[in-house]
Amino acid sequence: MAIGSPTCDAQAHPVEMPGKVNRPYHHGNLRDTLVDAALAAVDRDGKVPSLRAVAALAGVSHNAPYRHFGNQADLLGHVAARCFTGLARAVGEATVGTDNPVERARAGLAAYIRYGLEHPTRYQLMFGGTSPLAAHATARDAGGEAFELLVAGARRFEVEDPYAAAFRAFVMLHGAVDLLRYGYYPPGVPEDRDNTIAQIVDSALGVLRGY
Amino acid sequence: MAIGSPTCDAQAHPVEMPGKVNRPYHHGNLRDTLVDAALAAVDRDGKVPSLRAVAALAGVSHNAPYRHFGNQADLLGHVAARCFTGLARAVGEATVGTDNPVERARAGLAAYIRYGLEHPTRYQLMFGGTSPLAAHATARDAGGEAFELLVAGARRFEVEDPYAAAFRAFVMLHGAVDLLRYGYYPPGVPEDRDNTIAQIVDSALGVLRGY
DNA sequence: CATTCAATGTTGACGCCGCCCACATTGATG
DNA sequence: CATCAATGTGGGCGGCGTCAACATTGAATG
Repeated sequence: MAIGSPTCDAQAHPVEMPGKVNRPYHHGNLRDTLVDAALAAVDRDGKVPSLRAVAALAGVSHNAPYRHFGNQADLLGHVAARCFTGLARAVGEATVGTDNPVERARAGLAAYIRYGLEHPTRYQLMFGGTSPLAAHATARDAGGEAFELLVAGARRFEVEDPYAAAFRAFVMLHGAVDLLRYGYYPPGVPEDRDNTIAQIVDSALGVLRGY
Repeated sequence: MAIGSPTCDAQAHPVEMPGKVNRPYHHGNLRDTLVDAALAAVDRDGKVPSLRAVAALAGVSHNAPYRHFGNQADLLGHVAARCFTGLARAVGEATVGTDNPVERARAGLAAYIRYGLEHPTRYQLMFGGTSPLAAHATARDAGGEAFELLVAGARRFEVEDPYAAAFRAFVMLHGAVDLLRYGYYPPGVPEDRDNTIAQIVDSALGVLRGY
């Protein structure tokens, strides 16, 4: 089931039946519907959606979102929070299946980069432009949970400061996603994406283990 | 000398003298003036300027820039190119004074992060949002020159593939700037900026030397 | 059951934006 | 001097985020 799938009776209402009670004035669950619509727009159009576009996609007027969110950044922050949760899940799922700390870490690090490259617009929402992580509480909480997975990985290597080591690995992962999703590759080298990613994962693993 | 300092006779034209030939219809050097104005706006306002704001700052109508640049991204790409040149100069200047490869590299890596944090909006222009590096030829060339400094550093350590090693170090530096400029710091650790940067420089140095 | 009211949705407007068009002005070129 | 391409101007279009005023509703209250 796609994340953007409506959990409310979205298609029960918009139908127009002359003489009947079609499309009640009140939506019922507009808040969640707007976040769903925004995330769907992100994935479909590959760019950060405008507030008006999200409202139109949800079938409401361009001002309805202001009854549920303070402004555009607020709405997008909630979308970003969902993306962080999705990222954490992807990383978590990649690390099951083995108890070998090195293999676990490698799988998790690679999953992070993969998620970022498979969902570049989501990633931009999480870290780009207005930077919800720094400003939006909900997004920050969700991002913190994802970060804890890295810290847990660092702990298995008994490094001196797991938080610092995890942060440096995070720095490497973020830099990789942010550059690769725009198509930057080492010049003078064929654009061997998988090989480049594998090397970066190795470097990040070294950083996570404390060099 | 700051990059944004006008090299043209910017202040000779806009002055108004009643009865005299004040403000000729044709500007004379509007192209450079617009780039100057845009960079000045970037540094002054801390955000990517609108095309109309740049035009107003240069004292021309909101449509004049279209005679010299295809669109807003084109103008900003030329601004980004200047920023890349400034970055390369900052890194280059930091690496003079010693022949010790390790110290040279450390100084250059630290200078990169420092430039990014001291000019966060310039950095956003270089790598954020529309990503001029990927789309704009002038910016790409200037960015390539900066990257070559990293490759030269990698060569001093006789690594197997200097380009790949330089790229991985670049990934680390970029991630550091992009996260730190928004105020992300390892949780559970006091926000010791200098220490965090020093650790990241150490990690990047290790990556540059081939782990 | 009738009233009231806060929650929620709508319409309209303002100012800013990027960009396109038609027109005005200029300096160089024949 | 006539011409013309280059360059700057004003006006306009559609879209944007946001605010203000009004409309509709369901639920609480008497």
